[in-house]
Amino acid sequence: MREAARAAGRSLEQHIRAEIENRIMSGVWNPGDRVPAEHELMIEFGCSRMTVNRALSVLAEAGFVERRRRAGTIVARPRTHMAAIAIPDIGAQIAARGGRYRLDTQAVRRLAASDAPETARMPDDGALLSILCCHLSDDRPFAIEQRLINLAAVPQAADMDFTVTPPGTWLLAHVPWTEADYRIGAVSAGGNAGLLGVDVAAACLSFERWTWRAGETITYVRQIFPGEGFALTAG
Amino acid sequence: MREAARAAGRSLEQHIRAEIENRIMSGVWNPGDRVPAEHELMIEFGCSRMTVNRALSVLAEAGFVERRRRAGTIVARPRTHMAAIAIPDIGAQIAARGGRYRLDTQAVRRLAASDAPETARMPDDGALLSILCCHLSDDRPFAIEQRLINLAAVPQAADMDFTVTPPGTWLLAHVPWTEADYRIGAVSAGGNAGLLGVDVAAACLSFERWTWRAGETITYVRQIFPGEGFALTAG
DNA sequence: GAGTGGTCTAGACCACAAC
DNA sequence: TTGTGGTCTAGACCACTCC
Repeated sequence: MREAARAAGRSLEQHIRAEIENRIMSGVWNPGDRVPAEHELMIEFGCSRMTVNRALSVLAEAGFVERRRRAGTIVARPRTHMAAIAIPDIGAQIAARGGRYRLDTQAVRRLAASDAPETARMPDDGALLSILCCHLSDDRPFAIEQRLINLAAVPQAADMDFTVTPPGTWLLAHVPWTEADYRIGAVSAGGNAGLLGVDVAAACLSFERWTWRAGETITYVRQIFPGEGFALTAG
Repeated sequence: MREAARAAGRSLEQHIRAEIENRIMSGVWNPGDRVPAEHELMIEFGCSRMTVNRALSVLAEAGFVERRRRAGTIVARPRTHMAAIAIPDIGAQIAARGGRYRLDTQAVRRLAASDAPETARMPDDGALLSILCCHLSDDRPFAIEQRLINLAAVPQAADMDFTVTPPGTWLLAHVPWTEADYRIGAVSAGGNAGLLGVDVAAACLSFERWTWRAGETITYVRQIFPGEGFALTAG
């Protein structure tokens, strides 16, 4: 058993996990079915209990099985679909599509926090940096970005030239490991139609992100993508 | 050390993981910094190497650190934002918002696979079930759903009454543990304006999902949500 | 009370890559 | 050559919870 796993270039734990996942995904084991106890799988796979336990723990965390002491392990009933989306930097997105990226910054200005819209969830006082820019792919509008940066949390941002460096790219490199909330919706182009080069009524994807670190608000950003030619995908 | 962790109701491994995550998230350790070797952390936390190893392995999988034999463990440079979206059943979504769910099925018909649109990625031959329905919240349109079901993979679907049972709900219960691709975009209401009760030019969120199991196509679904009043959120 | 999973240990051997 | 992580073992004790 272990030899076969090794030959396939994966660890024994991965082998056990894949095997059980297969039995669930293929319908051999159905939701509600009992999964053999650890000591039984230990015999089936000829390994120690720790190894079986790790495999089952990972499957439980992924939502495939539910485990309860004494009651044992059962195949879970899926309740929702889960999708993990990776949201790359816009420049990287454009490069990945084979486009040539260009930044067109319309405005950079300081703002009192009290003047920020309520929906931005920025702090009550202090200074913010407000940036309006357009991301271009082969000189055609790809997305509009409206951004607020909390200067109390990121004072170095005041000295940056965001007509050259995209603010998102700079923030990712200089304020790493943040937490964030996302909101994805649909809106009409409206006042952004001119910059985006589309009709006022054109459907656009609105992407908002609120970012903080250690409890402190870092930035709020809203990006508007013309509906034709852009979509988020996930697996 | 362990006693403190236990008092907080978490395992020693979780304690170590949280501690290191804190040092990264708060900026004590920055991207590129060396993380102490396992045998050093073993001494700091007064535990065995296995426990430290599990904690670091989880952090590596989550993308917080990168580990290489001999070279050691370093704090990773985040490249993209990752967001996990939970996509619940529409009925559950409406109930969670305090609405009363109702299904309004417009059409259920059989279709030859060859007549399905290319974008649905359905099999080349065989029979499909095509369903057009509207999901209502408090009798107001919440979303339109266009669905194709591969009857070769899910023959029982032919006998279901999808004017009563929402097809998504039934499929989740009867064909559990599928794999899926997702696509989220923005479109104008267009021909769906009447059913949705919005203007033809209204911006709507388009949500598509292609589902398969064990290599076999199960279903394709496209849902259209009026842009005002609906958005996907993720953490 | 007994069977299940949750966690941890001390030690081992191996694989890899930097030196 | 050697320090690092990757993986596994055999055993232990504990915490649940069903009977």
